[in-house]
Amino acid sequence: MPKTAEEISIATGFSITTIRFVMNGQSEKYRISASTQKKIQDYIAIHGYSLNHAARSLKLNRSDTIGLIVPDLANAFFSRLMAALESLCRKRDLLLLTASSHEDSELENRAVNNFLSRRVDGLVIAPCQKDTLPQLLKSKSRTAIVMFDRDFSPSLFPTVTSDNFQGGLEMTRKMLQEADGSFYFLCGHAELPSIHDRIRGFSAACEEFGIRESENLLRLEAENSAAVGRKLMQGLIDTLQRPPPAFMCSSLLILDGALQQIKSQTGHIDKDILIATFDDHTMLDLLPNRILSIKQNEDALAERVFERLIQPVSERKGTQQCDIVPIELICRN
Amino acid sequence: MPKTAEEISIATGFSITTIRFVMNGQSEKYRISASTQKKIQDYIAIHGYSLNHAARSLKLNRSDTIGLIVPDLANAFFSRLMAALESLCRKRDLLLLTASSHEDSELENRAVNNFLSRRVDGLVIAPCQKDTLPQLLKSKSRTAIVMFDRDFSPSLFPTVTSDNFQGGLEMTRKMLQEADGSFYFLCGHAELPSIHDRIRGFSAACEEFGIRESENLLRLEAENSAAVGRKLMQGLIDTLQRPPPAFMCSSLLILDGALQQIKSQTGHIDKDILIATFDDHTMLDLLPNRILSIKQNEDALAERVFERLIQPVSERKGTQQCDIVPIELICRN
DNA sequence: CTGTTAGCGCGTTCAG
DNA sequence: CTGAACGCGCTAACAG
Repeated sequence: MPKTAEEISIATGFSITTIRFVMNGQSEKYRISASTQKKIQDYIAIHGYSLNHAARSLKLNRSDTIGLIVPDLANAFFSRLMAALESLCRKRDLLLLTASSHEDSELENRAVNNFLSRRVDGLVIAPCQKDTLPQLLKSKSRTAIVMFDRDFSPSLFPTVTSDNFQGGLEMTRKMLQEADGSFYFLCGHAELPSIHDRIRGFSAACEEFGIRESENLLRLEAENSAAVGRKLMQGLIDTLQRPPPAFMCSSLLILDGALQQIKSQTGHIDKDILIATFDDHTMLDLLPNRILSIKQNEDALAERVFERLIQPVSERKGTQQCDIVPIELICRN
Repeated sequence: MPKTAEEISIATGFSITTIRFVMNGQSEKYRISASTQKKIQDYIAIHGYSLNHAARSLKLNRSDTIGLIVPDLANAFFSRLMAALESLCRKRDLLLLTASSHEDSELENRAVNNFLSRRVDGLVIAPCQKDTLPQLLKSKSRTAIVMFDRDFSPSLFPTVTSDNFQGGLEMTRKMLQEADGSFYFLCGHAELPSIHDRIRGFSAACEEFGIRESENLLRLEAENSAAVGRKLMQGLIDTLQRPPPAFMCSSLLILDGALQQIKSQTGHIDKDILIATFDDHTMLDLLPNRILSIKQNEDALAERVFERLIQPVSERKGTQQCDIVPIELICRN
């Protein structure tokens, strides 16, 4: 397969310029005869041609790529978002570059530099830090930058997030309507803006119902993991001397750990326990319990992110810097 | 932030050549004095420098990227594999490019061409076709190519897959030991090599136990989806006039659909139903039922894939072309 | 229709 | 230490 226009030129006998005009669809403009057009196109159709994107990038100062940095590529929420974003990119002939920060500032910075070095046309980040990043991004590049999922203030960049506050509010209200007695909120990685907003919604709902949240709200600062979920539930069971009749979790990982803990300490999961969790998963269908969950709309998030990316520079400052995407409360059983 | 060596040259007063020698660690070789080295390095430390990767690529004919094409980026198996592969790439300063084929040959071909055009150093594909691809890849490029997950024969390229046969064999054996009466295998996308191998394992185990598989094995050619799972289970319930006491699924999606169907037709999922499925998910913890599952080792798969990628061309032909990675049978409750 | 020219930024070599 | 030069392959403008 020829890899340069010159090779085709030599093989077909036409000049490099003519080859280029035909390849770049400028045949009309330069009045290339139909017969030579056909000869050249036939040659390419048979032998193929692989344009060298690096050379094109260098010349045009444009890479036709979008960079995406998320904490964990294997996380279902992020991978769904990535898939949605990739589809949008493909429609515009952009390629998506991905990197995982593993919640590590150092890795995140390296990924940012790498992407900047590759002159991505846009950069999408679910940041794991609030400090280092802004410094780094002062490098006034042409690159459009959008943050998502986590709105570390002050937001120097356009940001797209789910309506975590509304999620917390609605789910907690529903919970309070349905729970017989007290209920509990198991919370991991509480310092995260997204989690913080969920907690705010929770608090607001508690206030509406005249409940003192301090008795119910449990937090754990450290991280978002099943281990944390187990630990939180263990503490709860120790206090109550039995599993809670109703509880909420800040994420699926926490829920997973919490349920594992109930199972391992009591041997089973009582089907009368009322469960609520942020993030949704089809596998929640499998549980017999009443389950409330908050589903984020990854497609809508990706669309908003993409709109911001391709938004002309001139419009950047005038409009709202933060997009809030609606969530959906799902009730099972 | 300076973006060219020339800018640094102008700012520091040293020649471009000197700047380059220092940046590329050839100070010793060309005996650059320690003081100028320090001045230049300090300047870069303060102001930064963003190397233009396109120019480098063009010059070195190397992109420092690996391309990954999978049917669905949002699928948990593929996203875990992607995450593992990304980690391996980062260790070698390679960037992972990703694309989703959505099980569409046309999209797959486009993605391949796109990656070839970007001169990826390696290309990893979970192919959705057996025909078009080999033709396309005859373009004898320098790019290392590895297939994974699906071994469409004849395998023209090194391939890495899980031991699906063994998985089918072990899980079916266990099932036959534990199932009281008959059991059923709900199977989607049966023409896929991976699924085919699972079925072969299933058949082999049936034979060991002297069971005529035709009575048990159910297939549906079309696709792998929850809808197919529902449909298959509906057919089964219609036949038996009740949910099966034991069944196996070819994937989590099929299982999800099957369980949804049981729930919608009978109102609940009997905890005495013995369930088996390919692919594992922590959420299976949540079910009270006895569950067998086959867990693929994404990390090991990624490592094997990566080894093949960086394997010197000279060794390509001599060694085994197909790596089979062990699976793990997991039993819950 | 064709040929020429310039330049994108980097890596490298060669002659000072 | 420095300056000059080349070439990677492509785009784009200009002169025939």
